[in-house]
Amino acid sequence: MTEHLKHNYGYLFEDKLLDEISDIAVYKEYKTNTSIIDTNSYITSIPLILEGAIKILREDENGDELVLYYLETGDTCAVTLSCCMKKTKSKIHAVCETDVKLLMIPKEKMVVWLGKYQSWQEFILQSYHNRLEEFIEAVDTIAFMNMDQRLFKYLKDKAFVNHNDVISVTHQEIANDLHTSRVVISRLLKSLEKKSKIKLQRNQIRVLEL
DNA sequence: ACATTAAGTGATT
DNA sequence: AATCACTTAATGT
Repeated sequence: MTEHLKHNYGYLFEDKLLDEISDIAVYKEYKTNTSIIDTNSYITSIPLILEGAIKILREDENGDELVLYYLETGDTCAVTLSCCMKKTKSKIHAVCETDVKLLMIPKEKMVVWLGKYQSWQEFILQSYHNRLEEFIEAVDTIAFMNMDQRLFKYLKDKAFVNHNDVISVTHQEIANDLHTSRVVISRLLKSLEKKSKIKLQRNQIRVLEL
């Protein structure tokens, strides 16, 4: 675990902080599609992702969802930070896009480290910045892009975080992630295939233009 | 061979 | 772009 930590965060944090992290953090592994954080749950620790990708979704009162962005190796989640600081309920839902390995840092330590280590402070601020940028990108996508553009962006993003241009999903699952209907997705996928941007198979889509 | 699930399509709003 | 109603294709048992 220490090796894993150093590999991903060694260039960011000083040795003393790395030691503290490996002393205190709780190592966890999750399988693809398991839920890490549920909407309305309370959070008491923040994650440092060692491996894999996590899909962040917004959920309405009916349980309908919409993908906002992905967290990857080397990321943490600023929403989680503010959430556990203020003891408010989570406003998002986090699901493993791939198998995930991560470290959970208890919020008490995370606060102490803010004062103790400049590298930690910078890391947290940078993370806030990254999350905001991604959030704005998500808003732009939803507000300004047509469904066909959103779909293609979704496929590219998914291929990217999975490090694989072959995506294993059903049309229905895509429809859920983009908050639309399966029929719409099937039709748009067909037209993307006609434009030679993707190749369709049952339960699989190969993205050709990355 | 049959049932189930995924995907394709025309018509309508 | 959403919904309905239906068809066709692929897959599991």
